[in-house]
Amino acid sequence: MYAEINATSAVQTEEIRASLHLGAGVPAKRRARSLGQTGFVPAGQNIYRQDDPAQSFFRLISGTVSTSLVTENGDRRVTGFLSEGDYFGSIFSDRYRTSAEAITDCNVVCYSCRHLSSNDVTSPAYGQIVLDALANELRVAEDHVLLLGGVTTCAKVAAFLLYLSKRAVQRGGPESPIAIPMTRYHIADFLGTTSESVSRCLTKLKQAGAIGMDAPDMITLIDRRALSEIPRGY
Amino acid sequence: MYAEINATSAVQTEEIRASLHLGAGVPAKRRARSLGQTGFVPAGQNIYRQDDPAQSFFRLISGTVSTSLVTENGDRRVTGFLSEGDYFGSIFSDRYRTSAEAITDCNVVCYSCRHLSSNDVTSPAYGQIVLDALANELRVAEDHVLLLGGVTTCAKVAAFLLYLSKRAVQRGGPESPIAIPMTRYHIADFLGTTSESVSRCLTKLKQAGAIGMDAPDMITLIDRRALSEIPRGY
DNA sequence: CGTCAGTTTGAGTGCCCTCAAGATTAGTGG
DNA sequence: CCACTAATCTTGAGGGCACTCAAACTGACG
Repeated sequence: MYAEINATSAVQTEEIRASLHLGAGVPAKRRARSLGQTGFVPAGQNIYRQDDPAQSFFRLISGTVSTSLVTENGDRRVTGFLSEGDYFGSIFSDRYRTSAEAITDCNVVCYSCRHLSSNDVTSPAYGQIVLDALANELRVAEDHVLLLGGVTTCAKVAAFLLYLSKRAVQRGGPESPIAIPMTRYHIADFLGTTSESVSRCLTKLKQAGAIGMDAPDMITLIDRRALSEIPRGY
Repeated sequence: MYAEINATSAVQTEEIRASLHLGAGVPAKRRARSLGQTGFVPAGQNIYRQDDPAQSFFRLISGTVSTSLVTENGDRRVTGFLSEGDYFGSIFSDRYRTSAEAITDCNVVCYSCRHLSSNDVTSPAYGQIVLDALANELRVAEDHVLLLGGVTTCAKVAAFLLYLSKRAVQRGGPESPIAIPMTRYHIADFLGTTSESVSRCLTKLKQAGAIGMDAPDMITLIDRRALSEIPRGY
């Protein structure tokens, strides 16, 4: 689906390399890349914060990252879960619109977004990365819209599980069982509900035989058809 | 009936070359017109339909367009309301993922997406349009996510009004009063609720003195602070 | 063994969806 | 000018789902 990370090392651009840096919170374990530098982020740490000046965008090599923002009312909204290969961070805006948190230990590639203000998309390699990143963010947002549009909470949760499964398959993994690295709170803030409701729906789906759940963070999809066709009054 | 705006005798390479002298300083609208052809769509007509082969993408010159899709369950979901300057249509996919309907009389610019391999990003003028279009779609989706994430229906409706006002200001219009060209059904399908609930919330906001509503399609924002800080049990 | 974060389950209430009917507006034709 | 129609908007009544508050349970960790 996406080019291998190492594939970008073919093109070298001194100017871009010179402007590279790693955001606050990324430790010193760095290796130079042609268009980006890698960094390690331990679980629970923020990669960048909402409203911080945006200087970089990132690509996830391994692990899971959540992006979220705090509304004026004070409640958190998770805007996306990112996994291997996904781009995140601010590409156009001069400030990060969300906060990015490492849910698990993560390895990331960091790109400078300094050139984007000058509309410089003439560098083939760099322009391709920008396009990929934009298209990636668009896909994340569209997926989110579809999940949020579900009528009942159980329909949202079921659609979320199918979504995670689909993403896992795209990464070359099995469609089931699926790992759930994020907490119920993350899921609730992502789907616009509460952690209790998420838990209740999972229990209901388990009792109905649609899913199996040996551990809270490991779910087996048993009846995919049932998950995609949850009626109104479930 | 639907009107595919096939003024698209395809954007020829000649045209692209001829427009290369247009620098980044040229207003986007001007650049856009140099690469596409204009068309008129009367209110109520479809511009394209979901799942149709995608041949064009569009930029709205005047009027309001809604994009929507029909889910497997059979209910409609409005994915966005577009106004002057907005891009819509499929840029990468080979089929339209949504349907586009003219809510009011519209004038649009039509671009061929035949040339949209990522290599064309190296053409400054055309590449800039593609980037603008992508960024535009991303912004539409992100705005939608924020609106859908609201907890109560009234909070969603209030946020929707603020959103319309913000969009109007961006187009150079007044922040209030705001025209509501779309129906309550459109709004409901956009916010994931029902037309009755939308109507009820508007009435409640009016009685609370937060908004004024002389006509159903013309709303005055009176207390913006109240609109952005609607408590849970409103 | 105690602490703590996360998860699950329970009880009660309120918001919102459903169904229904009335009100308003615009368009049409007598 | 008025009746008629159709579409949209508004308002009302009732019931179910989900949120809130609360407590018990689990597992990790020192």
